[in-house]
Amino acid sequence: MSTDSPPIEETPLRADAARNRERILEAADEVFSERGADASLDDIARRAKVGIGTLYRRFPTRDALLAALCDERMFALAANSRTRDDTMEPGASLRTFMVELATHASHYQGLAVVLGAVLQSQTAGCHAGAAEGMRLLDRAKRENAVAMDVSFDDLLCVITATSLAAGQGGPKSRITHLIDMFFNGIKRG
Amino acid sequence: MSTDSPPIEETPLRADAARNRERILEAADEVFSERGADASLDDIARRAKVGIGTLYRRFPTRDALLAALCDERMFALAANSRTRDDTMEPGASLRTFMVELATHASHYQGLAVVLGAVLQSQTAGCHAGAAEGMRLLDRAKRENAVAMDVSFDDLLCVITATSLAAGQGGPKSRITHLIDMFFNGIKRG
DNA sequence: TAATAAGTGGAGAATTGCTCCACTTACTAT
DNA sequence: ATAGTAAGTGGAGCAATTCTCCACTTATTA
Repeated sequence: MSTDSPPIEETPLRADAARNRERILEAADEVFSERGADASLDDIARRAKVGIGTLYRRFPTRDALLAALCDERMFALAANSRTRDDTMEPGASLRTFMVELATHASHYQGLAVVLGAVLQSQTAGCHAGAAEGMRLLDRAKRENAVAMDVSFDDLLCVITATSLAAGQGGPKSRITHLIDMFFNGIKRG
Repeated sequence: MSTDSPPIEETPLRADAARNRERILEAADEVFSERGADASLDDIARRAKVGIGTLYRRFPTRDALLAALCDERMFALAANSRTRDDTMEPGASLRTFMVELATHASHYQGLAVVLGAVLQSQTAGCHAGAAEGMRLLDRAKRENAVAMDVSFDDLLCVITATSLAAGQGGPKSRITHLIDMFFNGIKRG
C-alpha cells in the first residue's frame, strides 16, 4: 500500500563521490552475485577500493544498496511490460510481468526475502516497477480476468515464494510452473 | 524428495544432560518468541543457565534447535490430520493441513524462511509431518482432487510464502486467503 | 567406591555491522 | 589564480555474534 510521493529530489553528487558510488555498485553486484544478498559489506568496500565509511555514507542500509542495484532493472521491467501490454490479454500480461519480476528477484541468492522492503524503497525504478504491477492488476480485475479479492501484496507474496524456490537451486522452469499454478489453481474435479 | 530412513537410534542421555536439554528448549521457545528465529544463541544459553558450549553440543546448528522445538507440534499436526482425514474430502483435507502448517510456521518471526530445512531434519515429528503432507497430496491426486503436476515442494513453497506474509504483521485470515487463492486460482473469465 | 565415559562451561578467535571524526578534496565566488 | 568551505573519505575501534576447544566436573556401572 501507499506510494504517492514519486520524485525524490537529490542534490547532485560531487564528481569524485559519483565515481565512488559507481564503483561501489559494480563491486556490490559482483559480490552479491558470488556470495548472495547477505554477503559482507566490508568485502564490497574492499573490492570497490573504498573505505567502509564511504559505503555506509552512500547506502545507509543493505536494503538501500540492494534497491539501488535493482533500480535500472526494474525500470526496464516496467518499460517492457508497458509496451507488451498493448497487444496482450490482461491476464497473460500480468502473468508475464510476474514471471519477469520473480526471475529478477532470484538474481541474487537471498534477494527474494527482502524483495518487499526493496520495492517499498523510493528509488525511481522500484517505484515504477511497483506502479506497473498495480496497474496491470487493476486492469485485469476491471476486465474480469482475475478475481476481485486479489491484492498486490498477494502477488508479491507469490513472487517471493517463487523466487525463494528458484533461488534454492531449482531449475528456471520452476518459476513459470509455480506462477501458472497460482493462476489456474491446483484444484480439480 | 528423499525420506526413507525413519528411526534414528539415539543413545539415551545422562540424567543431567536430559535436564539441561529441556531447560534449553524452554529458554529457546521464550527467546525465539520474543526476538524471532534469528535471536542470539548466547541469550538462550544464558536464560537456560547453561554454558554456550552445552547448547552447541546438544544442538550443533540453529536449525537443529528449531527442528527440536517444532517436533512436538509437528507430531500433533500429523495426528490431527490423520483423524480428520477419515471424514473429509481429500482436497479439503489437504487444504486444512496446509493452513495448519502455515500457521505453525509463523509461530516465530522468521521461522518460515528455514521451514524447508527444518522439515528435512530427521527428527521424528518433522518426519511424521512431512510424511503426512505427502500422503495427503498423493491421495488427493489419486482421487483427482488436485492436478497431477503438483509436487510436495510446490506446496511447501506456498506454505513458506504464506507464513512469511503472515509473519510480517498481517492478520491471521491472510493465511487462509492465500492458500485458498492457491487452490482455486486467481484467473477468471 | 574406583574407573570412565559423558557432560560442562566459558575463554577466546574470527567475523561482521556500524559509528565517529580527524583529515582531504572538489567546487565556487571573487 | 586561489582561498574558503561544504562535501567527501577512510579506517580505527567498539559491540554483537557465531562457533571451537579443552581442562575440569559428574553421573553411571561393575
